[in-house]
Amino acid sequence: MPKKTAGRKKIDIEKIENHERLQVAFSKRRLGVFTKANEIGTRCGAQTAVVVYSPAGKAYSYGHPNVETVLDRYLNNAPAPDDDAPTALEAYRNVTIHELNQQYNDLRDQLEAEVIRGKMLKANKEVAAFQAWLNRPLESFSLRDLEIMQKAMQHLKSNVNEKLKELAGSSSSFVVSNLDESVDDPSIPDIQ
Amino acid sequence: MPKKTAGRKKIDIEKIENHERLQVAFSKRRLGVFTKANEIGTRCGAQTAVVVYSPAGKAYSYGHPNVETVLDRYLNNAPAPDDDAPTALEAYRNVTIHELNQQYNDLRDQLEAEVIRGKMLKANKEVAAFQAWLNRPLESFSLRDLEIMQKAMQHLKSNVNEKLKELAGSSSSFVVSNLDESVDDPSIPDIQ
DNA sequence: GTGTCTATTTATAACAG
DNA sequence: TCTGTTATAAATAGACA
Repeated sequence: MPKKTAGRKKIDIEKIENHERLQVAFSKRRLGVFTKANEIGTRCGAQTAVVVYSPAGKAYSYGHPNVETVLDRYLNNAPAPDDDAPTALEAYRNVTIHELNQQYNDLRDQLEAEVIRGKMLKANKEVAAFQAWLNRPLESFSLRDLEIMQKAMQHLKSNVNEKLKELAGSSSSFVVSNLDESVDDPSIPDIQ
Repeated sequence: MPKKTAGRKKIDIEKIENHERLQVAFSKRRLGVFTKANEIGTRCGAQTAVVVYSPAGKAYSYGHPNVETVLDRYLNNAPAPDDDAPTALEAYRNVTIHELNQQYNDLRDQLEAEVIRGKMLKANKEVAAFQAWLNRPLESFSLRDLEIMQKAMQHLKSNVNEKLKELAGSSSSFVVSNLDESVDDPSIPDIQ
């Protein structure tokens, strides 16, 4: 019996140039992705959101239980995907506004010391630049946000402390007392 | 020759109850979905964004070319294909990542210019540290992160300004030129 | 949590209508 | 453009490491 079709062929995952083929492949694979998203959703109880743009620019989306719920969750919390999210969030559950304020105050004091010593003289422009950049409205906080803030603050603090340590030779009184020796890696876990 | 394994079995797409099995299945299928998203991306030139939450609440995401770009496009431009408008995300409609990106780039350029001119002197280390932190690929920031950083630094700003104001009497050169007179309430919204 | 090994089920490239 | 067929490439359930 003669073969009716050539059947599936092995392909490399590279851009399809032929427009017709691409259209067909896109349509089928779009369903394929959505199917997979649905399966991991129902089978594993996972929330999923998938957004796909066709080359023509048309948007398709699928979500379990629905796109908006998942994206809202993602955008509001935005935990790093490959991070140890549950534990990381757990760790920051007790980070209060007061702790942040404390860190902030420490930082401010350090900056004050710098200013008093006239070391901020040339930095005014940069600070102004930051001010301009930062001078925008904001809404609310999430746990993750606090985490990031805290890390940023810690990094700032560590650098300032470093700076102060250098200066310690002339006047040790400037070194911050509660200096945290084991400052975290300032880098934030990458997304994806 | 005896069969080494039972091989794949047909399954119904329904919730896995056994925790261990679920964990394994989730891990595998997660990669499967991402692979499919990648394939339709490269092969069909389609932009894709996938967000998956594990049952434990851990977030994983994949995007082609990257998650933020696609989600931004989706949230800002495209209404949901089948569903009604994502009212829950209404708030994000007016914030584009491009805006933040622009600001980020402007800031970075300014800081770089300063460095090149040798104007970043000793006392400017804090700013440099922050610059380093900021001067990472934008993908590693979430939209939310940028917003938050901005808020965080507003507190810094206000206090630095305060400090500079105090010093203004003795030496006006310390006062930042574009000092914002109406500094925001520095209190941070409470968590929980 | 990941990696490996199979047997098997699924997904899909090339066609065809 | 969309849908269906078929031969074959890929994904993966289950068991184990």
